[in-house]
Amino acid sequence: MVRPVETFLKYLDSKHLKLTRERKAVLEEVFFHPGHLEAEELTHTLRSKKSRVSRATIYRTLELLVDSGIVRKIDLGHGHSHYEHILGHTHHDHLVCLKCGKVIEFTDKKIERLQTNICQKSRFQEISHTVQIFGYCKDCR
Amino acid sequence: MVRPVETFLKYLDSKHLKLTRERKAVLEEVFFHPGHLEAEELTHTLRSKKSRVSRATIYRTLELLVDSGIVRKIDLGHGHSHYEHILGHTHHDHLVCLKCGKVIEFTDKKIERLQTNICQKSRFQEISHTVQIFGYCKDCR
DNA sequence: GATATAATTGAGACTGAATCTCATTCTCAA
DNA sequence: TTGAGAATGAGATTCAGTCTCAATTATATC
Repeated sequence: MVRPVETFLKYLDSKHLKLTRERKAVLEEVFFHPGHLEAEELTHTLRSKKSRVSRATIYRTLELLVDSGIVRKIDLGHGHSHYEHILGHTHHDHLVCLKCGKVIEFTDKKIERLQTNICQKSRFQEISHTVQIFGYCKDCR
Repeated sequence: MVRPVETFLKYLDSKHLKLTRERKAVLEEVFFHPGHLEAEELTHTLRSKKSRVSRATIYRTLELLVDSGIVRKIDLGHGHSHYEHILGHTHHDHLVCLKCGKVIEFTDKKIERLQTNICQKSRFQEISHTVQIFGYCKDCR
């Protein structure tokens, strides 16, 4: 059982930061949103609900969530960032359809292992990686 | 022997476009620049040489170069695009140092093959892919 | 509960990359 | 040489994301 709020609280405490109404609203929205969301989308969703949170705070909170390992910032080739929650999810990468925009997740342990090998060869300390494959999904090809 | 100008000309012809002084200047600069360059950098380099080309034209030309397969647009996590010439180069991906910004290229046929498998499984038609590994290089770790 | 202090927020200004507009200039085929 | 379409450049515009700063809020302590 994963507890995003607890995880976030622990992170905030370690940095002497506070869990505010706004941060909690962002966290909940991100965590219960399936898939990949955009910051701008988030401002609208939250506004339509009871809790409006300013754009500045949304960006600031997303950064905290990324930092705390709850959320991952990804680039799907749209010229702006997307975010997905990763706490309790296994690592995956993406197939991105250039026509309909659909995003298919995949996991491949072998690729991960080969990447680790490559880093070792260059004495490179991996922090994160992204594998994006762009093309056309089975419905759009 | 690779002939970028010829390749570009062929592409332009096929689209009923013209090889102008400005387009040629951009192509040459990109092609003879080693590694990964930024659009803004390009405006400065070209200005300092004899041939000044407007920002608009530089962006427009880079798009044509990408389209014609001479150049690849890549995201090195800097919040803006980089470009590298790929004509006559074997495909590669990148290790990006988060501290010094160094970019190390690598090629791995096995990873490529595994990616092809993944696409087949989802009946996904691959057009391009990017693999970026972020971390610290041997001098910065 | 009151208070102090440091953290937090929001509005809106700002930045920087990239795109768009449109009047002017250029290219090239006829 | 000329005309039509293509191309260019200056500057306006867009858009994501960041910054500023005055006003507000959370939490620890009294």
